[in-house]
Amino acid sequence: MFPDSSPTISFTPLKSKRAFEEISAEIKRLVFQGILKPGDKLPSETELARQFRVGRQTVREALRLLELSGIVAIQKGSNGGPVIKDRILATISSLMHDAFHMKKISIEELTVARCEFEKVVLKYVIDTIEESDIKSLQYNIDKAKQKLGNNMLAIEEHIEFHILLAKASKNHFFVIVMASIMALLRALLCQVEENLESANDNIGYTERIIRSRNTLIYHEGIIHAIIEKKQDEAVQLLEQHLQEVRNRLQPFIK
Amino acid sequence: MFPDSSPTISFTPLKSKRAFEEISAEIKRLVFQGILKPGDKLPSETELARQFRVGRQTVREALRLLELSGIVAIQKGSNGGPVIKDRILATISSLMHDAFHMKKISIEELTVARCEFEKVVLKYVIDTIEESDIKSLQYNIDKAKQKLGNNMLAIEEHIEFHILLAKASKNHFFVIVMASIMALLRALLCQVEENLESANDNIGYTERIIRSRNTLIYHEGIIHAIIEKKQDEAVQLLEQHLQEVRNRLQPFIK
DNA sequence: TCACATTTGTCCGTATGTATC
DNA sequence: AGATACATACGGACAAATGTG
Repeated sequence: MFPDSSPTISFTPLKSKRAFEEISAEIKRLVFQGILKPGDKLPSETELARQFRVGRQTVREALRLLELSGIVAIQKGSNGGPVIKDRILATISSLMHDAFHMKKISIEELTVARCEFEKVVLKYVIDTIEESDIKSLQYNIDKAKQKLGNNMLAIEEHIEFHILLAKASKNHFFVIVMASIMALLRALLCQVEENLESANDNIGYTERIIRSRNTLIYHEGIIHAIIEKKQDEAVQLLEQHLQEVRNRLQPFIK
Repeated sequence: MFPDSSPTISFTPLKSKRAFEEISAEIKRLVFQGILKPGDKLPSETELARQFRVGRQTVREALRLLELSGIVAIQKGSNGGPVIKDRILATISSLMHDAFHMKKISIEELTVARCEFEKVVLKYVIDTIEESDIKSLQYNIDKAKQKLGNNMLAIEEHIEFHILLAKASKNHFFVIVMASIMALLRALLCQVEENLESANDNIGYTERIIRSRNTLIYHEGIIHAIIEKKQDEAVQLLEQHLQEVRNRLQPFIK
């Protein structure tokens, strides 16, 4: 699995990089080249240390880098060890969350960017959407309906809806940015919910159910407009929908 | 996801947190709360290990996490050690770069997304730009001019121009996405340059100088249009400019 | 249920490289 | 140039977790 003799032409600088960085980069390279794929198991730490001719601590620090890059996941115990995984979108979202906490991003900035961004995505989706995308979106709606039928909030489904929309644009960059936005928004909404729960009684819950149903209606309308290729109508619904979300977050913009 | 008796509650794992993760989270918390600020020096590894009552390796792995999160930087030598630093935007761009490799984002997807995104940014910049932003942009132009006067390419300045533009929008989310796009683009351009250098003689260099000068003219035009609040003209120049970039990358779209 | 092997998590001691004074 | 302080790295050891027989 790990080539001992490297016929690579690229001469890596010797001193500037630390050992664990080189090991991390080497494994990344194998993943990017498709030699290692998600699901593949890497050798254990001791075995990696033996093959790379380094100590176990060095391997561990390399694994920390790969773990936080969303490229490998580590499981303990027998039959455990490092496994190639593609969690890179989740890690980007996590870093975005950090950036938000460092006051680099305000709620206002995020909602403005989201609105503009979703309008762009919608413009492309009208042309690029396929039958399979419509099925996914419809399934998402059904799941949300079922939850709301049982008086449960469908927040995860509402978030997923917008990511599915980005996927329908067939542009992976759009998907990455949308996933980041929605991850941030989810974190924000959770904070808002916590504030509400601690301050209000459970009358607020029925209020939230009503809003969740309202969101569902917007989502259904947007799908309908997309299917009928009515871009203006879709954009208008989207703007109304996002305006409501914005108003809901407004009190928390300090 | 799967019909389960339990509602969608994200169960945070209790014991699965490793010691170095808790240490990393604790230091992050101090940074987010403003108790630790960029520039502040953290105790040395041994001292941190003593205070947290853990081994040095545990501290080291915690520092790896914080380093890759763009929250601390580590300096070697005497008077070195971990320092609070805000490099979070750079690390997000770096992860986006990984995502580009993993998700196989095509050049076509990236350029399309970039064009749409820059138009949105431009729309806001017209209203939000301040005197200091214009000064920064003008300084960027001057630097590029000076380099081109010495028959040097001004690629870094050209890239910085667009990031400065995003900063002028006063929306940090725009800055993050723009920085990510430009980081990707820089990597692509370097690949293209390598291909050219290995295939062609240095006649290609004068060709690139000419293109670089051309880019500069576009950038100057865009600034001028922004100052005079002529949005349509600015957008038109931007579209022409990006179309040229796109044509240049066209041969490398597989 | 009970060992047992495997692998990660953690700690310690030691040595080396490196930057600053 | 030497001393100092720190990160970097190695190897050994044991504990904890996890799957298997």
